[in-house]
Amino acid sequence: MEKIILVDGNNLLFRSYYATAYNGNFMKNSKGFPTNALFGFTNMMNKIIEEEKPTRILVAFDKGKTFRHDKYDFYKGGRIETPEELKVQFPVAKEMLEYMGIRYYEIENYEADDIIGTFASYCDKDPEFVGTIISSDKDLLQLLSDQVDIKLLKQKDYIRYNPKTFKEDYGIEPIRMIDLKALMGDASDNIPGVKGIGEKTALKLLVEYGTLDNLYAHIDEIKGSTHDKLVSGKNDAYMSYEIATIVRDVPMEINMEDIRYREEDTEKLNALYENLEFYSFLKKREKVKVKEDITYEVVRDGSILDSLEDCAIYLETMSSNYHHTEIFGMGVYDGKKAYFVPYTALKENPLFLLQAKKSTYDAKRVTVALKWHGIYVDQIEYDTMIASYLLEYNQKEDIAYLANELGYSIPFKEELYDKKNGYEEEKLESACVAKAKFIYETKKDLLQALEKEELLSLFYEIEMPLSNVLATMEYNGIYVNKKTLQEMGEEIQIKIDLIKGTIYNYAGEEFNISSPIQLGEVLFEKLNLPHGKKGKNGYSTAADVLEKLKDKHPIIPEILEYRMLTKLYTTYIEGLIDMIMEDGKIHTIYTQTLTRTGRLSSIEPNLQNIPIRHEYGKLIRKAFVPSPNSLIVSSDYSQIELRILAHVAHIPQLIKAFQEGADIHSKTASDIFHVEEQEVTKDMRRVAKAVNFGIIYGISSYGLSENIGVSPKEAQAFIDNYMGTYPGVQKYMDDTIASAHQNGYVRTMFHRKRTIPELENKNYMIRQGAERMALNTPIQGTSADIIKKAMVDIDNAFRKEHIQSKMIVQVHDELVFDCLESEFERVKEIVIDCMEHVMTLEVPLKVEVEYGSDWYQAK
DNA sequence: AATCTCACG
DNA sequence: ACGTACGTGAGATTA
Repeated sequence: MEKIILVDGNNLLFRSYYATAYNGNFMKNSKGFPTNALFGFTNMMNKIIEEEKPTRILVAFDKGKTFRHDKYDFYKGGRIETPEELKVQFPVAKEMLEYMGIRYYEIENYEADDIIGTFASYCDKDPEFVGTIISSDKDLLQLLSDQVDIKLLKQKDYIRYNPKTFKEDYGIEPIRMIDLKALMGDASDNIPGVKGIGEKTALKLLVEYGTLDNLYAHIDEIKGSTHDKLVSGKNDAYMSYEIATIVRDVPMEINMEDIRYREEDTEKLNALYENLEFYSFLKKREKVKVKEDITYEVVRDGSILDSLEDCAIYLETMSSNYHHTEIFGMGVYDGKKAYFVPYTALKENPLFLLQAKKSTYDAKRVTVALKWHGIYVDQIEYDTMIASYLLEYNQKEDIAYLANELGYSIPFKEELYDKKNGYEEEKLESACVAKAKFIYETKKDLLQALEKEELLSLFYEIEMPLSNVLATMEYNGIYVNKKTLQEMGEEIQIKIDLIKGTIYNYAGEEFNISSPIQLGEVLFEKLNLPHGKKGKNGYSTAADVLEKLKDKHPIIPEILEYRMLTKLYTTYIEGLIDMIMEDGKIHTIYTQTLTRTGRLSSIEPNLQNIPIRHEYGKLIRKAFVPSPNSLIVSSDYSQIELRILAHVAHIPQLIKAFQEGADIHSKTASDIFHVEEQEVTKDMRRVAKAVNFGIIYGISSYGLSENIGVSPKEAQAFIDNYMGTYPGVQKYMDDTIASAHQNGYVRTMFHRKRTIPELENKNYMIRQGAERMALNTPIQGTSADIIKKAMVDIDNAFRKEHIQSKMIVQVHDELVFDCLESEFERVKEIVIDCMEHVMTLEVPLKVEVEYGSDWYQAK
């Protein structure tokens, strides 16, 4: 038996186009030719070849009706032209297929679907062949047979359907997909269907009556509004049936022989990739890249650089964690001349380049890595990584991604470091220099782009100085008492062993409790507990599912306990102990250029998710201790996100409540339940709190209902009530969404920008998600801006007053200090003052300070 | 390498 | 009718 692959080419190109296109702002090569659809397409084709290893493969395209507008350009507001930027990518895709050794085909007056349908029927007729169709179009499911299956592409991955799995999911035969479409229609395919009939109803009818014909033959048996809809929609239904039916006998001049997978023409393919600037595909092909030869001087004595005034530097570190890394050396470029400074030369002149203004890529890495080696840098005034982050460039840790996107041919990490042979010194040196040159040469353009986007002050006044503040925080680190953790670990071990026994006992067998699959089998098959929704790989055993089963079987609470304890042990006992360095401290790394909202993240280890919500886990914090004669001081913003909401949406009641220092959740409860504040019950407050959170997240009734355990209907009533009480919130949300749709992005109060391409996604669910992002980002992002600025201000104030206490941790709305006892009063004043007066809003910003002999006491 | 689960704001 | 809260990181299991 031979496997053939049938690819829906139009479908692939369209979906990769719309996945990445927004605002006319998408991937192009340096000549301005759009390449975004081709990029996804190339990726997908490579993946298909790799995963399926086909011997025969065909990519089908539409023709005649190729750009039938009604088929693809269906938007909620009406239809738009197929974008020119997409059209021009089609011929290139075909050219690429040719070089890849893959046959493509199109024929007048037929769609890609029909060509695929015809080849599928070849498979059905010839036991020699089995086919796999690749598309995201559910319409093609009608072609399923014993010989033909489908990889139905989803947003991230795919589902594989064969007739059996299809029937399990839909309850009907694959061929009835046509009848289904005839009834329910398909907006994206412009199939009307019967008005008022959706998937649920359509499926129910088909399960009962089998086919469309039979359904109408028994139309009298159907009662109610469904009956009326079916009767008045009969014409539409049969017309839809026609449209939905895929042709299976297209008169084609190609056959199975013509679609054999041939060898690729690597040379031509590479030339094309070069042209498109798809360097990541190129590199996989061991092709020598055209390399710019850079001449540079190897510096043995750092003092020759003392005359430089303005230069770019690139530091090559050997490990990704820069708290313990070897340093290879530094590339330097000042616009005229390039240098390479090997580690030994850096080490001999620890004060080199002191007076020059410097540009970097990842300033924090440079500063901290060098500091561990006793080498000092400052005066870094511009950083490419931060600039490109604010400008939302696709960027990774490896500068090569950004460089290649901006038209610089710079080798990727994988090209420089070979797993087997290590690296070649010379190559690495010249790459360092090339990177420095790239930093230097793109500075002007990126700054200009920042200015155009009104991001310059965010860049210069917040992110750049913050990078330096974070560098110091990371380098300072926090003391963690290993013994405290070890003792707690032993206690947890004992508890775990005990609980394990209990669980095995209830289960009647020993199994791996940490394996969701095995646990699912025990709970839902052996013990027959009511199973919730099943995911792709069986039943969910997540805590919220188990929580609902708590009273059904005594094994459940034990499993929850087990989960909690093993989490504590593996992540927070073992995990943290491993991260304690020789100085007795933990040194995290704050990722400054990762989150889409502007928050920081913390890695290796993550100090932003140390337990606090459960009393037992919170004990971990006892291990986090201050220096001698010092205290742990923690200051956190109270309700900062709700305050921001009250400000930006101008909600008089909320502003007043915050000014009066009220308990905001109780106030909300009193407002939405229409009772006096003294009469607010615990439960009312709990609901109000959930609603408040929901508002910040971009509320949906379903989400709220899941959270507080009521029906979506009741949740909707709470929301309606809330919006009625604070009409300004509704208006704010409407306005934000409208402007997000219009611009394609949202901004924070400090102008930080987040583009949300999903706002234009054809999938309703994804669009809804995008709108929630649009609602949440200005709030979460402004809060991030505020604390970042506060950190910079505190750092300046500490410097000015020669405070020795140190800022050591940031947890989104909280700052933690290692504070000398003698400085406590002053530190407290400075911190509160800086944090509360970062900016003036219509509501006061409130900060609460706590302190103690460890992080547990300070909370 | 992807998925599930769970820790935090 | 759809299938959901926003933003993260890490460890264990499984494919």
